[in-house]
Amino acid sequence: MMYIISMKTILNALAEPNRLHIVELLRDGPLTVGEITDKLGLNQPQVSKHLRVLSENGLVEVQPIANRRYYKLRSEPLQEMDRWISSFRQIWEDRYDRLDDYLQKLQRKEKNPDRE
Amino acid sequence: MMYIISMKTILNALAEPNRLHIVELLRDGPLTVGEITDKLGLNQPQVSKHLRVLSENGLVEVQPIANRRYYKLRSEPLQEMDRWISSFRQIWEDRYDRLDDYLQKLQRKEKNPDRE
DNA sequence: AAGGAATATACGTGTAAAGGAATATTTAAA
DNA sequence: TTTAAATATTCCTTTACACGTATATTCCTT
Repeated sequence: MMYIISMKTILNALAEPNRLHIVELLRDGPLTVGEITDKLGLNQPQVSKHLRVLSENGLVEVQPIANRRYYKLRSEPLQEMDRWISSFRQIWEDRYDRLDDYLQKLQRKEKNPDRE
Repeated sequence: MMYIISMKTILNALAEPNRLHIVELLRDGPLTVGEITDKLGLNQPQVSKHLRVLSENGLVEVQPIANRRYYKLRSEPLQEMDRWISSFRQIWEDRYDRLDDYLQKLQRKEKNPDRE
């Protein structure tokens, strides 16, 4: 099974609050549908449906054991998210604030074109 | 203006593909509504509406200069995303695969309870 | 083989939200 | 002070999707 792990699909899967919650639960290890259902306080069908979406988007994978199905996180989308967010890391460092200064100066100039 | 920068609100804002695109455009610096409109190929009202959502969820901030409004990224939500994804970093290292092995072994045991 | 867990699917309903088009608002420019 | 550019807002329509309930499926247990 091949997944398209773009930021778009990842975000689409995680945007639903219950699905985000599921992913956070799975951070501590695989869980069965029943266990997730208990922890979330939802109906079982909704949980299965959310897990389906997470599965289709490559966020989780299943491991059937007897009657149960253990869902566990897949690492690829998490790594993809990490790469994506890394590409913004410069923003909370220096470069960006200088652009801010630039705009401030531009604003002063436009209000007082004579000055400077 | 105070924002609630939870993962929930961030994901909600970013889940819409055009908004994701806008954020990626702003990675290279502030842009006006008109510039974003051109680059996205959308109608201006939709862009304004998406920017409103991004703004309300604390993803961007505005800086009016003359007629234009420069939108720029805010660093807080990006840092929050970074923190969140960091809490999963263990997953793409060792620990998790051992749990996987454990389940595999469990499965073999259940199918052949006699065998060791 | 029958009954019962655990899980998945189907169907109907309600709601949130995205897009289009028109219009309002703000600020600059003439 | 009127006009034009840039942006925001409103209203309407449509679509996507989350939920609930019921039912199907799968696999174990006896």
